[in-house]
Amino acid sequence: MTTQQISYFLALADELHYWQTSYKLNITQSALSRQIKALEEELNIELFTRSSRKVELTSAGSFLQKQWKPLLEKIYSTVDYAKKINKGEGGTIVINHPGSIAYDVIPDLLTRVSHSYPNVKVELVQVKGAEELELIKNFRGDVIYSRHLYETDFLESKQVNTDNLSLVLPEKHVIRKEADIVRKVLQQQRFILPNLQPNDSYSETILRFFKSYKTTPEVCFVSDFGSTILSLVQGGLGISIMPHSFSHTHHPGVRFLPIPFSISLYAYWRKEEENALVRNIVQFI
Amino acid sequence: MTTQQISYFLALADELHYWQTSYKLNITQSALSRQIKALEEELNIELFTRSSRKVELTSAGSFLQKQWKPLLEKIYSTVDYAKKINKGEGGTIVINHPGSIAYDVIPDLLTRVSHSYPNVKVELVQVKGAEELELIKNFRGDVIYSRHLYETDFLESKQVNTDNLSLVLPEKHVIRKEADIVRKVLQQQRFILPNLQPNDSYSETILRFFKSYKTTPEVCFVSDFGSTILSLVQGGLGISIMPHSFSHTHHPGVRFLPIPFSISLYAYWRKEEENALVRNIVQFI
DNA sequence: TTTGATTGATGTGTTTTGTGCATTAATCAA
DNA sequence: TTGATTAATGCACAAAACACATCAATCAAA
Repeated sequence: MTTQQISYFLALADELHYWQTSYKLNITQSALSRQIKALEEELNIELFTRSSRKVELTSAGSFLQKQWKPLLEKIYSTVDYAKKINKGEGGTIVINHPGSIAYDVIPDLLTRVSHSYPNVKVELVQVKGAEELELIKNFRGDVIYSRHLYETDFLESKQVNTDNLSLVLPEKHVIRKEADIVRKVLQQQRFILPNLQPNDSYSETILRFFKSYKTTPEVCFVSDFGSTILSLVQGGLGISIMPHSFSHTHHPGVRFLPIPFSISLYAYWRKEEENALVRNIVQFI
Repeated sequence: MTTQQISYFLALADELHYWQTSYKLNITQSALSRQIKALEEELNIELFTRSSRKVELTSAGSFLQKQWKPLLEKIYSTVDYAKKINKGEGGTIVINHPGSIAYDVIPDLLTRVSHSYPNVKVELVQVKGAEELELIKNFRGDVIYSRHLYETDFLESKQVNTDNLSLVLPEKHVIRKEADIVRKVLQQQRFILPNLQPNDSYSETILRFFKSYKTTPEVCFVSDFGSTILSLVQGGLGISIMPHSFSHTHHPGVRFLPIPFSISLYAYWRKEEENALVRNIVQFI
């Protein structure tokens, strides 16, 4: 059983067509046909039922398709990570973070990293929700900053900071101070907010704010990119809610008015990390 | 990359000795040496540092050893399970259960199973704690009876029953009725109990019983086998606490005195089970 | 220092396996 | 009935894997 055979199998299980699959895999139909047959014979399992016109997965084949797809991905990702370990300190580390900390926490960290490890390449990615956990589980990411509090047994974590939320307003907006924030005024506003998702602490905190005024926001634009939101607010297209730390960007024509809601930021990394570089960089968090 | 190469690698990573490893794998030292080298070249990772006298894992090699061991095991276990699915209804299903239900729940289930599926082979196993979950995750077990309440997203569950605990006493023991159970008497007793483990509901319930009398048991014998415990109690070597359903065994010379503590029994099986036989048998639970 | 034993690497020839090309047999649609 | 499509297969060749034998490096004992 080879990883090649497994990926051939997965490809055919997707396409259910020998010629088409073999074309995509850059091999001949004959080679594919034989490899599948070899796999079936080695495992002593019928994977496909095939007539000269139709290819279908057997139930055992369908089971293996579902099981092997993530397994093969995991094998490859461990290999990639082992390569990184093998190369040593000149390697790359992958940091996932919410856009909102791109202006303070991340530059801070990167400054320290590049000072101590000038040759290290840092890759920044922004995924969210369940995908962040997949990222660090599959060794595709090394450090994760998240607003969400995870309780797992394979990660170590540290609370990095707690940040106030602020209303983000155009310079000349009618809301001037906290006392101006009342139900009636909020209901007249149009909001530019990030994608609000269930089970996401950040989203939930924002919703708690509106709930405290017994209202729901009228959302006119949705964006997950801080700078986009700031520009839209500046253009008078609506108001927003963002972590107060965004005010450090000094975006012109925009005011930040703190509200009594705050969100925490956590950093996560793998327990018993094998990559010495990652272990060292975690020290800087 | 072949599964064979991976298992060669894992074997060598354990032994750190080419000749010894090749002997265990029933191949020549030359074949092993070349396969490892081929793997290293394909992945472009140094797995071992070797002189003509010493073999050692590199840090990348050590990482892959830890990662690949469970992955390879999972690949094999999925294959085994696919074979079962492939064979269909004449297959085997594996049921894990605590010994305490061997006298009522299990025979009940087996009667119904063998009536409807006379050709099905049922394998009964008894593991406990975290191993139960591994069993069903790796497709090495199909149905699990457990006293423990698991909250997972890949299992379905059903509460099967709730069973009273009983003090198990020799026929002529001084404790005759519930009112006789007092702190002073309990402290004089020697107990025969199963292995009490943290995070195990059954153990915790037993400990709650003693706590309610502000005492801790003096344990003289430890056994996880119900019939052993019963015989020891009968022999006057101590008293015990067991699920009341054990009284159905009608072990002579032993009395069961119910106490107001109960434990629930849950059955678990995989969500979206692929094996039709298992799906059918779950109906009987 | 010398010698012998041990260990991993490697050269060689043979066997096994994988692949492409061409062809065949089965099926479907016109 | 005919032509097109599709998976299987015979064949030849190339690549890979293997056992055997040998080599070079290392270590321990004499």
